[in-house]
Amino acid sequence: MKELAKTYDPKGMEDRIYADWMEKKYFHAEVDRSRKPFTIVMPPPNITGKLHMGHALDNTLQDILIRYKRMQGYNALWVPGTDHASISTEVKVINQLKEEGIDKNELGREGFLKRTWQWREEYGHTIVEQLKKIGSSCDWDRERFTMDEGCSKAVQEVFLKLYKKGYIYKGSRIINWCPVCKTSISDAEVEHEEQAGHFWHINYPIKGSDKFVEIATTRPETMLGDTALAVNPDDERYQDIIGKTVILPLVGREIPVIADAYVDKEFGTGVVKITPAHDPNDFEVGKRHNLPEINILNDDATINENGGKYAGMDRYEARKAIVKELEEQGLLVKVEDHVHNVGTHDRCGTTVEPMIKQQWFVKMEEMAKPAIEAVKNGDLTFVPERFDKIYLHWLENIRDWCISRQLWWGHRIPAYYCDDCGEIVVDSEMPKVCPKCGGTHFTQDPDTLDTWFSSALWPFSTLGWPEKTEDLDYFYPTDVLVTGYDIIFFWVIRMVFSGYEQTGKCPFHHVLIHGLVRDSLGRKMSKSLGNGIDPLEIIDQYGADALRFTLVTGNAPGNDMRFYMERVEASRNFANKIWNASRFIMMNIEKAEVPADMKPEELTAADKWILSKVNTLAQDVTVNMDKFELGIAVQKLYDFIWEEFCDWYIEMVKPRLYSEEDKTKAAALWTLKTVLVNALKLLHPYMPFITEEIFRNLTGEESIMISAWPEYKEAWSFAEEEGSVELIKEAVRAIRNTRSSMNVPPSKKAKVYVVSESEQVRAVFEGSRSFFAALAYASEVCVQTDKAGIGEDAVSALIPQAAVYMPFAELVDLEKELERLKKEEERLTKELARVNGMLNNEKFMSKAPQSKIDEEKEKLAKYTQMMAQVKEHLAALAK
RNA sequence: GGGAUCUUAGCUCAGCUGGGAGAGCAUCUGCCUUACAAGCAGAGGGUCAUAGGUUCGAGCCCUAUAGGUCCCACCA
Repeated sequence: MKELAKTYDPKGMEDRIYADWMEKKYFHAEVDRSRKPFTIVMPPPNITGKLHMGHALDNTLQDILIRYKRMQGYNALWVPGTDHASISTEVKVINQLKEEGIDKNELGREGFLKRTWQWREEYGHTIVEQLKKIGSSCDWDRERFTMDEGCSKAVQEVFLKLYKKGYIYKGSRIINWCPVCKTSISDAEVEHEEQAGHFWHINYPIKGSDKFVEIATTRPETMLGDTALAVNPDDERYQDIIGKTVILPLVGREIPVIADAYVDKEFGTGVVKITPAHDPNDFEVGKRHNLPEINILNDDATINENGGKYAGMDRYEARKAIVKELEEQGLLVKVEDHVHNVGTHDRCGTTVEPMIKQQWFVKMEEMAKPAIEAVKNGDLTFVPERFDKIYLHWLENIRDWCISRQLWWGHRIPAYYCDDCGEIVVDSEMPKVCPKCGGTHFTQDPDTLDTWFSSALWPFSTLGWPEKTEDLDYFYPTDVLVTGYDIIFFWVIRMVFSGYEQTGKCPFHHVLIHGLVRDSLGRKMSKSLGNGIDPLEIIDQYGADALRFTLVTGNAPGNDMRFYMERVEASRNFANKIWNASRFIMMNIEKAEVPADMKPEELTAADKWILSKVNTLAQDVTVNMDKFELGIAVQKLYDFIWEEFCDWYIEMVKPRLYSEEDKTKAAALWTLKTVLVNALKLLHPYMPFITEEIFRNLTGEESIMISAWPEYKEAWSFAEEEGSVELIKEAVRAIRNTRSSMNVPPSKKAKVYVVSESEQVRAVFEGSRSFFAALAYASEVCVQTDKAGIGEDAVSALIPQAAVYMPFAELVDLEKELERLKKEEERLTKELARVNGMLNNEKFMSKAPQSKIDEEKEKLAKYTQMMAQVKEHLAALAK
């Protein structure tokens, strides 16, 4: 056995241990039919990413689960990897090129892609290395990338299959367009934010009349694309204008007034300008009424040639110019302040412009069905459950998924157009001959797929799909998916329906959802606020164990948490506590022989007590972890290790260790070691490094991470000893309390009398005399049946089943003692009233479970006995 | 507009199937007791947002109200 360093210092130690784990291939898993698999796939971080607290939390949770299951004997596999993050990466590389004065188009598609692969080689592994720093025990031999060969093959396979099935189609639809990124984006990528804007009321002249129709709009520039006005068919105010023609101001186009139920009579003026090309609702209205669609915008959101003299202006410039001109023409009725929802691109914050474009879509209706069913029939569960509703609501209202992106970095759409006739051929490679016209020249669709298209396949593409691999057969479906609630729509849902569609199975059984890590003020950590805390700095300063512990403590699934230094310090202090306790134990073990095994009869009550405690702890922690209640489990570990083990048990055994002749010393050493080892194992998933370091030095065994998870043992259940030690603890607490209230310093020892008529109680105190004396600062402990030899001025300490006295007359403040006893009497009176109230309640007696009734009866006996003591003491004082 | 969630000690949060309110930090009082001052021993501090209801019993279940946060939604 090696000695531990004098102070806990995670620096160096953690890297050393991690390197050793890697070398020994502990994280690696292979198909092994003799064991049950347990699989997690890591949400692949973006190659553009730097480790932030969200990653740290997400990976800590996964690592806890995987280490736990591994110790339980499962063949645990955690598949890591990274995501190509099409748009983020493309923007990064474009910016890099910009610094060199190069435009992406100059480079051309191939040149750009070459450059991006280089970028990926250079920077794409940063995050992977950072994940190792927090102790992630994933199988790095299986690291994948969404654009590696296998994943790309899976993407192509899925595209072809869905196309053939008619689930992927190309169509001209109104989509969300980002004028800055110059690409279409899906509905999920649009963030709605409330913005203060205006409501412009504009008069449209009615043709052949001197009358006007007043409309209200928040985007006056879109009037350039108006092709109708609409009113509600039931609106009495406007019956006379339905079917009439109005002249579109500034443009002069004649457009009809139509009736459509979409129009809300109560809102605005009750008349809506219809711009089918730039508003999703208007698009629908336009379809219903066969209205022309006039696109007025270029891809960068400047006005195009359809905007006449406004062509070339930016959309907001045009808005100003149009409003000004309307005002000059007297057509602007009024301008109201108006708060409305504006769609923005979640990546760059640019206001999204709805536009009609040819894009590729995934038809969702059919594929959503099994995904909905999965949650309804319990094949898929969310932790916590409330996310069921969010998931179902999204799926039940799902719209077709726009998957084409006008980007270069990503999986290129495997669609080819015949140069001669334009026929679309979807195939794994460029076709030779056009099936329609026999043409031989083709051009591939320039678009790439939404990044999430490939990550949707992640749980099975990483295991070899579409090949029928052993891995896939054995490790799939995976067990748990751990992720934040912010990507349920983007990712979780898409994995579920993709899993069902491609593999016929739900890709995982449970989804453990966690919240956001916020700053100490509860704000989201963000680059712009500069309030992000770097996990690597925390690791450097306090260690990965402390960081991990902080991230799981005091948090329930799905809830956000606040991160602040005081909490990290508390975690580090806990690590330090374990370190020192272990050091103490090892120091003592060194000096003596520790038996390999112990018979129960060789153990003292204290030994049995702590053994029994760690035994139930193992049971409790296991139950909590199986329910994903990691925060609760870790709290129990903390309480047990710090309070029960360190503050009580270690203090209890000290007299035995320090005594030369104590015959139970070996038992104490054995118990110390056994309990510590079990506690370390239970804690290992949470704090892998410190537990490993201590475990190896303490036991000389190879590694804690491949040791067996502690299980509840009937042989370690000692109810009686638990009871007696708890009684002594109560006595110790009572004595300390009494001493403290009278300001007696610990150095002032006092004789302690324990008086009880119960032989059993006396035996308990006799049996634990050595540590009872030490913990109660007693110079001597006298256990007796009556008050013989105890002076009237002795101070009492109150416990059930016995009376405790300490004679230190010169220190006693009678007033204080009286006050203390009065307070105690008051408390007991209340307790007795409560217990009696329950026990005298017929309904309680008839309806409450017997165990509860018995419990209350016991309490009644206990309080009655204590009350008698108080009365006696008070009577004595009165003299 | 719909939905979710929160409101518990000065602060940040736990509280698992309803059965006498917990932790960390902060505060106060003693202690350098041979593992640990990153520590030890004690103490104070809560009408569990409000109002009803169900129940023998409610922080927990139900209803309503107030305030906060978040998500979804096409009101121009």
